[in-house]
Amino acid sequence: MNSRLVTIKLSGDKGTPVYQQIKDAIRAKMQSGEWQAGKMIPSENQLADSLNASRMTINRSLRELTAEGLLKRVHGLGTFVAEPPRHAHLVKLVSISDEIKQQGKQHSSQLLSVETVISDAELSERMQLAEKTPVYKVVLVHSQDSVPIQIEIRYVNPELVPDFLEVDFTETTPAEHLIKSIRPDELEHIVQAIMPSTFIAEHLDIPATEPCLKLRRRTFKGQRVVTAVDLVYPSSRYDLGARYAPS
Amino acid sequence: MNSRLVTIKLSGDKGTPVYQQIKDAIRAKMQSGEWQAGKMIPSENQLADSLNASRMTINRSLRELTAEGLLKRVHGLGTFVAEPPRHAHLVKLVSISDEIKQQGKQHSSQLLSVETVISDAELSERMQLAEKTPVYKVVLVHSQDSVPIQIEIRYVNPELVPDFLEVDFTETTPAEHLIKSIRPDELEHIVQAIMPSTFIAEHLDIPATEPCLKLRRRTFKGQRVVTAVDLVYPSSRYDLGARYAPS
DNA sequence: GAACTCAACTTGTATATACAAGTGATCTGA
DNA sequence: TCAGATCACTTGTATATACAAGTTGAGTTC
Repeated sequence: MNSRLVTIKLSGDKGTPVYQQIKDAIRAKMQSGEWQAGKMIPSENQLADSLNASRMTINRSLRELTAEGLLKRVHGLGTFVAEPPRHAHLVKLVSISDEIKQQGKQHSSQLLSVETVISDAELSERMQLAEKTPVYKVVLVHSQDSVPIQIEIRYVNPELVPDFLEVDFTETTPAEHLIKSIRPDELEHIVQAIMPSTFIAEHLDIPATEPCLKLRRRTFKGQRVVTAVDLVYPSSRYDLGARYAPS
Repeated sequence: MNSRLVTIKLSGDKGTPVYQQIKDAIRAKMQSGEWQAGKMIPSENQLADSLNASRMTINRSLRELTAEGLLKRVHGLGTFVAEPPRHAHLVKLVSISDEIKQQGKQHSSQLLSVETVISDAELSERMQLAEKTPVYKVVLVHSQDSVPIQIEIRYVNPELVPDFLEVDFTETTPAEHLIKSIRPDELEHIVQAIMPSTFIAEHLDIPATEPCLKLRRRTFKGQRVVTAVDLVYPSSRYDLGARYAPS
């Protein structure tokens, strides 16, 4: 009788559904590292017993987490923590911190610089601004469980986001702030394969011989460019991906 | 008494779950244009009655279709057909020959190999097939005005496309044939930056030091993989891009 | 007419129950 | 020893039932 109790605690939050609390609790287990990839988690019946929920409710939680790619279920065998599939959504407008947290990992970012630059010809073209006008620029490194995973080089239109430099980027990421404050209505991106510059290789902690993905993105409000950003990923650590129905 | 019967027909296919048949039937309604975007669809109770299924089963179908973005539900009001998201390019299922011709260039392709391979563990996983089953494989080089621009390494599910090897690939590309013969309803892709293998570098006529984009794509019909393909582009000659409205 | 109540719908969640079917270990018999 | 049956587990699906909660429109009252 090895029926050690399952040590899961629900938030008990009135107002959030039970199946959601269960999902959150399981995500937390994975995030904390207590449930590593490959581990078999308690069965539906065990969870139902120890959480005082019906098996159908447990089933819904596990089924949804499986659809989200966090769990893997084998008929007749059990439920296991999935290998994290390391890809980012190409299509959705999500901030990298959300994406990392979704996978049960820890996100952190380091602000490398904040400044106002005067646009040259190329940047003016890209931002659709007159030449030699001021543009805000920030550079950050994003890490997943302390491993650098993305460099963000972002330019922001000061006319549309005048308060941008006052944001505390230790609290929120630039992308989060921009999505929240300006609701962009159009999005453009281009993907390229590049060799990293020494600056990038250094901050991503990769050899200069390792290819990187560069996601060059612009978001628009009306016809005007809100922000233009280069997101550089080391290919060994992250892919970009998407799944959807074709038109 | 405006209780016109709901004219939905299930496949009745023993072996596929009822909730899945219902999802397929609803997708078909939308695909045929009978249920346009914005239309309110029958309520759970109406569907349950006319399909002889329990409301919980209907609920599961509708909930999953909502998660997939095909439906929109409003508490207390009803269920509606969602607006189709418009995305482009990276997102659309277009064959490279169309894309090249679109730009007013000349497309040509060279067939490097056609064969039947026996799936190993990795390929089986990717194709969602049992291990050590036969899979069709073709390799081509696509050129734009005689400059090689893409290598296509494609695997095809023989169960779903048994006639694949009989197609004349000097006439049509594999992608064209697959889009036309099987109308896939789901698409997944992952973008990576890679260094080319010597095989790839040779056929793309690039130095082995030039990074490439690898677009790894799978298309689905129902829940089954129709085809899995790697498309490798030399970064100096081609970018991938898209522009659309965020959700 | 305006405000309020209420009934009739909708979706959202939670439960108990049932059976099918896959997996792996153990037992059984030749 | 080996092959097969059986059992104890697992997930997968389907159902009936129940109540909560949001929305709308019809009816009532002032």
